[in-house]
Amino acid sequence: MTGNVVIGLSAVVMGVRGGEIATLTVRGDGPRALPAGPFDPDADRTFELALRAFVTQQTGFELGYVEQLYTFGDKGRDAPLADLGGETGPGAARVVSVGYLALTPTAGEAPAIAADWAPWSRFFPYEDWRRGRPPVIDEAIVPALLAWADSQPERQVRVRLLFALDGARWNEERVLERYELLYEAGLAPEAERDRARVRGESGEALGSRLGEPMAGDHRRILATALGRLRGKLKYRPVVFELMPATFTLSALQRTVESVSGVPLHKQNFRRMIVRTGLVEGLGRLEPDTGGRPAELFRFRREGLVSTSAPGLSLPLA
Amino acid sequence: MTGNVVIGLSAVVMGVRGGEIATLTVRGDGPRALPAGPFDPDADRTFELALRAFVTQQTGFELGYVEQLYTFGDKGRDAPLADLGGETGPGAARVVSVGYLALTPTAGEAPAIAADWAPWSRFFPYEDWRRGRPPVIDEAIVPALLAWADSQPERQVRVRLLFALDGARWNEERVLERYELLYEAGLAPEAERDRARVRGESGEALGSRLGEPMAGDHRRILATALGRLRGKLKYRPVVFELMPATFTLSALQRTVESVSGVPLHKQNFRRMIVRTGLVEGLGRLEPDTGGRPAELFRFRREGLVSTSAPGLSLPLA
DNA sequence: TCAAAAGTGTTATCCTTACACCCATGT
DNA sequence: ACATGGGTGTAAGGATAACACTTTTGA
Repeated sequence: MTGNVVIGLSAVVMGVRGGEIATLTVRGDGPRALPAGPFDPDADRTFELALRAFVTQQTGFELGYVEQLYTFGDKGRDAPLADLGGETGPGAARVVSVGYLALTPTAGEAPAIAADWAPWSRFFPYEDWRRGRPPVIDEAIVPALLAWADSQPERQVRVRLLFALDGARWNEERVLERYELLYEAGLAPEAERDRARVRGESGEALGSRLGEPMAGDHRRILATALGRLRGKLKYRPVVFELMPATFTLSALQRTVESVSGVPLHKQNFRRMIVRTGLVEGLGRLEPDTGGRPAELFRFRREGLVSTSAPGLSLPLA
Repeated sequence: MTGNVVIGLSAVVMGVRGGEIATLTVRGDGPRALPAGPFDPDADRTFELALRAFVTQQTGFELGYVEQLYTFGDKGRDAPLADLGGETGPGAARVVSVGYLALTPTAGEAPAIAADWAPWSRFFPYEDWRRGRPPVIDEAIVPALLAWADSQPERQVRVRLLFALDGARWNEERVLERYELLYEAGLAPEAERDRARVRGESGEALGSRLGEPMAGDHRRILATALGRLRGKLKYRPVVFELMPATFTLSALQRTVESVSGVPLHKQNFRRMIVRTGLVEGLGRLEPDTGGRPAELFRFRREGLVSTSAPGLSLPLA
């Protein structure tokens, strides 16, 4: 007879709060966690319905756009429901976690019940290149990773590629690979916890500068979500799921920049947006800009049926 | 106490056989099935390891490139292991299926054990646009779907968009959405089976022209795989996972066409390939072309580290 | 000699990128 | 007046798509 399996559902709920993209987290005794809950095979008809129900229950939020991310089943990577499923010893239920990405345009407004919004940069500070290459990369991450790589060429190549050394371009989509590299190298506090032994120096000392840890494998799920969203931006008009009904083009640009973590070229961004026809000017103006009032736009949802519904390109500054 | 969950793993193994892309299927009493097996929470450390093991065991094949596709958990959609997990009545284990995509360059050569290769066009004949718009679409699919859509605008829009009516462009990536539309409309034999009741006329009569059904939800997983692969071609150099060590540019083009199901422009395809630098001419010639001998090329795996590893565009003929 | 497939050249067009500049408001 | 952010024009370079054309083999 085979052992038992428990399926845990976790949601990365993203929304804009004060111009910054943030993710919904719940706070307990330990580190922050994503909204998560068990899947009940008797009661729940689909994963997505179960997810929507418990996110609303835990955080007071109604989800809009929802997309499945990945199913994590590795033994030894602390699963998000480990605390719900009992002890992690032999004979305990195996926890498989299905991660979801959800987008909501209402982030700023409604107050969450037992949750609050945390910008993703808290968990991945090195992923924010909007004001140039983050110093922490060359001051802390790269030296530690190269020490770990020792003189193994395969490891060195990964470090150079993922952290844009020697002229390699920063690829903002590879969030998960970077996190996994840090995890493998023991630079994520989660790695030590999962191995249930202390590594000492580097991990603990650097911990905070490399991003706040999360419960279970939640930071891994968050990395998956951020990478997926950064990629999807470029070929599907998903940004608009994060925007209010009307918005200025600058607000749209700030949202895209906040998600992708790179600075964009203002003029070309505008041109690109209007050329796609995804957006419609309303003639009305938004006065509180600090300068000249900006025109308000809305997303042309209908327009998508006729076109091939493309995404956005990222015209780098 | 909650009910039990069983996790089933299914693999869509794709390879080129005689110039056509095909998928590995196993034959039993009923309809064809994908290689599939249960996940043992006690013995299996990761999904991927378990998958590689039982695919080799069932089909004699070693997998190369492997990627997780999606996890299906809907109640009522016949799960692939329903026959392994006992009856589908109340109290039976809930089956959740995790689908994987695997690519192999050795499709043509090694003989499979209890499996054989089937071109995907058997299961999705309307997805092959290489010789123009398939007649079955306008002769059978569209009339049946519009009848089903009745006069519901939302359904009509889906039909028109997905099957390229009224000037909408055929989007070859949306394989899953098209299959799901046919399923919803009762035009896939699987839909009747899942409802355990007979629909009569349309479904049965059209069945074969709209593609051979598969066991469980395997055709859904295959549709997911084909759509994912068609999309991935455009932004990652995955075609080369399907090619032998050396190949001609025509063979490469035929493979891309076979996967994406659309005809490509020969001259521009060649130019695009060489421009990316993904490929290196060997100076040697392949004589058996039927015409002028063609130069042999190889994939520059090394080249990927320096570049941003792009995919291919699809220059339509 | 002809069919079949490989391979080259050229051009119009579109998109991207970059640069320079003007406009409308608040202080 | 001037700082701040909104918004427009234009031109170079590269990629795409479409065209016509030459080359090398086997039958």
